[in-house]
Amino acid sequence: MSTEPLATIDTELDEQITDLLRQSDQRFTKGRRALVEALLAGGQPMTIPQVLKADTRLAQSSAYRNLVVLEAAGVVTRIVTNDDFARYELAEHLTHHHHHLICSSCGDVADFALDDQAEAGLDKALHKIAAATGFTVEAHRLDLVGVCSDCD
Amino acid sequence: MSTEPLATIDTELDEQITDLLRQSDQRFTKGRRALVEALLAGGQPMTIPQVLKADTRLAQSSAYRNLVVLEAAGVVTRIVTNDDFARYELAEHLTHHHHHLICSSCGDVADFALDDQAEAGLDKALHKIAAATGFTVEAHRLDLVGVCSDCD
DNA sequence: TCCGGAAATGAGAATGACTATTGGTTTCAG
DNA sequence: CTGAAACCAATAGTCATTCTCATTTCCGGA
Repeated sequence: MSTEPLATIDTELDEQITDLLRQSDQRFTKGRRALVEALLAGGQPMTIPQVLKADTRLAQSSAYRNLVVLEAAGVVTRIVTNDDFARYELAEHLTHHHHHLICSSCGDVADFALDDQAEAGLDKALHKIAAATGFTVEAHRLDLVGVCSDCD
Repeated sequence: MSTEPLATIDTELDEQITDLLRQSDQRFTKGRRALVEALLAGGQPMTIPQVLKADTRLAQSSAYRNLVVLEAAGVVTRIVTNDDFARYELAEHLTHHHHHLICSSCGDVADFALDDQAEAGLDKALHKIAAATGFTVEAHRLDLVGVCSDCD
């Protein structure tokens, strides 16, 4: 576990992640750092095979286990689509609030953001729903399902 | 495959489903009808174990197979959450446009609808995104993730 | 009504993403 | 330096889902 990182984790991000992990009594180890670097370099939600291919130094078993740890600590988010693999990306509070474009043909996932006004309007409507249902809202998820330009 | 149905499929719905299936060269058989009845009676997205429990006459393998057929025909929708089972519900165009409340604790899924104004605003914003990305949009999906009142 | 082929069914086996276990190594506090 | 805790890699399960195939049901034509 050495040589070139795929992407650089700046000091602030490093501290945030270290802190999140510490709150779960976990360390920010090299293997976990390599996972975060791969996700950072990918720039979009990645399947585990993609992550392993991006950084061949990673062992499958450790990747699975460490992604579970990272998810529990709130560092990464697991995304389930209809295709066979789960995908992971950095958690929103380490990046920014966004949504997903999911290709129904190839399963690929890309990010997009709503403009502030639309996002605010959506938030307001959702709070109304939450209040009416006794549901404690943690997050909202908005996906656009369709066909990406590659598959068209 | 006989005795009491769990719910009644009215004539109009029956014709719509028969038609959708015919477009995929499939028949609306008893087993498939029983599945639709179970989903109708459930009134919310159901896992396959739930469906099998609701109607013990159904064989597991046939349930899986037929739900795939029904989904391909556009009769039901498959919903994937983070819990272990996929869930199915009647397709929107056989019921009405709605969204999902997903409990992050027990995995249960309930339906909700946005008021017309909020839905329209959302639609407009999404069309803008679609136009900007070359993505052909088929549908949008909005989920509220949180803790349901049972798990609280 | 009876037949024949095509499609659907059901029981069980196979698949494959994911998880747990094992056994050995590294890290870190004291 | 030492020992416990955490790590890693390999491998053997686990379990929802899918496949197989022998049997049954459906449906149009004679």
